Amino acid sequence: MSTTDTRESIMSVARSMVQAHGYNALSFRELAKAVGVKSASVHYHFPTKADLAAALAQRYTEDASAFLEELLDSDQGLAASFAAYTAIFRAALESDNRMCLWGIMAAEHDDLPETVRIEVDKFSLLNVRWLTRLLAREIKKPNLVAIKQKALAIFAAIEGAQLLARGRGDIKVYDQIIATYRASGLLA
Amino acid sequence: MSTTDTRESIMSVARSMVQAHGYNALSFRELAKAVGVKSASVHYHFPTKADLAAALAQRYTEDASAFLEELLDSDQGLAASFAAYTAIFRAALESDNRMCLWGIMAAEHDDLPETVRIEVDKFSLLNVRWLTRLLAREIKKPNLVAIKQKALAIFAAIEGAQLLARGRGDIKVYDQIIATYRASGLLA
DNA sequence: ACCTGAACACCGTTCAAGT
DNA sequence: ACCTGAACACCGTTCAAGT
Repeated sequence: MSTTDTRESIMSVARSMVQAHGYNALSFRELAKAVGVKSASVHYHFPTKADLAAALAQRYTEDASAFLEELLDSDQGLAASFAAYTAIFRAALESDNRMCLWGIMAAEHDDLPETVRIEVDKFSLLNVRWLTRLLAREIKKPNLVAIKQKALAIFAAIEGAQLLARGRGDIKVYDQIIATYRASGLLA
Repeated sequence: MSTTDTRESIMSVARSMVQAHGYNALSFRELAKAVGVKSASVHYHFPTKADLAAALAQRYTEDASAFLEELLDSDQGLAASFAAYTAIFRAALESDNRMCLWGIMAAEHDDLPETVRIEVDKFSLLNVRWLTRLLAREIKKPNLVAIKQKALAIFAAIEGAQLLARGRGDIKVYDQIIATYRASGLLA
């Protein structure tokens, strides 16, 4: 197995573990066992747990950015765009009741090493910026302050929906909450 | 210092620590040091970390229940009741950027010992039930299914607002998001 | 270049021993 | 009844040693 493969295996398995259990609960020994190396080898590729987590968060934001950019380019209507957007967070729950990497690490926010916190924060900034662009596109004379606040509220509400649905272990709870947001006018 | 005092000290300090760092990050040794005993003494009062966390969650739900019951009895209007309700979650942020005990432990939900998870779940059930009663009171012929879904959405949205505001380390973010919920019709 | 065994100070937990 | 020191198997991390 080449270096790149091992490194990629570590990132892939670690990402899945963090989305299930968070940063604190991530164990280098368990991770190493799942990958098939010794924990000291993980340290060879990522000197500290902070280095690994920061790399995970950075990659996660990059992937999200690419996906969202394409979604905006496809130039669908607002309703279809919201549906595609909320489906991303639904997909995490479908994957063994996992969470968005941001959602689970946001709860640990004050414990995260600074390098990790910085990368995690970039994900929420990206999402709010993207939602702002999506909302602004629909309006002739957009009030950017009000739109940015709405974008912030939408992101917060969706993360909250994921948190609650995960706690209940029931993806229908997520769907119901999103539907209620739509009916109340938050997602519109 | 009597037994009760030590036990209460442990619970009080632990609650504060969990609201800041979550279940996984809670250390019996750190907790013991803050209380002024040895970690083995903490185990005398709470045999395992799960026992302590379950007791914390139970107490937290009891306290919330008493407060919410009084709020409902005071029979204020919907707007005032929502204001008082959202202020509870704001207060946690005011206290050194802490979180609602449910919010931070919900992120760790799948890692929690079962006895803890059961107590944590009771908190969300209590809140959704309370919000359902609040909403139903205002309507002559309430559609209970729709109202319960709205209650679920409100709780999720508020927890999400707290999560995001905490990440930003800015309580104004919480206020703005709540205001946006109100403007969109979710909190009404 | 990549991996590992052994050591370090931490952790929750247990238990015999103290008062 | 309440507390503690010492031990256990864990943890992230380091580092000299292997290929």
